[in-house]
Amino acid sequence: MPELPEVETTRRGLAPHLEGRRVTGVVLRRPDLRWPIPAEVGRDLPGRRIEAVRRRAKYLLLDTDAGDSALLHLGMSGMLRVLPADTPVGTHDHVDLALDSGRVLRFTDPRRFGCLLWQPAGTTHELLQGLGPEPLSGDFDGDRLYRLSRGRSAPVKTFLMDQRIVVGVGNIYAAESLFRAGISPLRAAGKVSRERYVALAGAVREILAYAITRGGTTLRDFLDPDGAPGYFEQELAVYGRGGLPCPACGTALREASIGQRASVWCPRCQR
DNA sequence: CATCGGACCTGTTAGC
DNA sequence: TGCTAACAGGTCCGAT
Repeated sequence: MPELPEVETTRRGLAPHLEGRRVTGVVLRRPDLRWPIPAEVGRDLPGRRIEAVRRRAKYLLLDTDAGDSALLHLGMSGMLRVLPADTPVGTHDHVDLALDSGRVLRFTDPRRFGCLLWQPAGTTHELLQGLGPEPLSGDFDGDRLYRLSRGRSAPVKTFLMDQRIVVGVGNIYAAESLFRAGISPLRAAGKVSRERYVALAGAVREILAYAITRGGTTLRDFLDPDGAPGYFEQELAVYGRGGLPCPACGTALREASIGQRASVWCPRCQR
């Protein structure tokens, strides 16, 4: 489900419900997510006040008044919603954080590829180290892509989805960005010119920023914390449209697996 | 180091 | 209609 726009949509939906609220209790129904939920979540979080809800890459951080943070990743199927405390619990509702507002923050994740971890005060969690720049920040540009790609033989799509290069770009937005920039996803990263990487960086930035304004992409089940779907799906140019006509030139869109991920592109517009 | 394949887990959909 | 296989928005890990 979640790439940067969906995680950012989640963050924006959560913030007004969480910031300034105190956690009054934690219910762990299934601690065996991608990694076990550490004891601190159940032991230390109750009583803390949440000061900020932040996003780094596809991770969310709930910063507390003690300086520590709960660190969340939604994996492929994770969802966070703020619900009335008496909302019936479903099969995949793994964690509740009860709030002093009387509501609960509920973490739901059928596939359990997501995680809920703990970042002690004054530390940066290991998973957050080594990440590339935020694509919507000034640290990300075509020159960086050009420099880091020299000598690389992997497909440019795989390169773009590497979170050490730039964060937040997953399978949907990689496909859309490459289409907008006119670059074939199969091209070796090391053989894309500086000029074309400048176009790609611009495309990534524009598409992610726009997708956020649409509330992200809902393919099957993404909902923001208030239960609303995203509307960017209606504007996808290539993702999920293999065999259909290219929106720019009408050529049938090609579909193939690249780096184990389904990929779609226009063989005429993208070289 | 870079790259590739496999693994994690469940639900939905395509195909026979 | 029913069963089975393939596939899904992510990313870590080990082998090469």
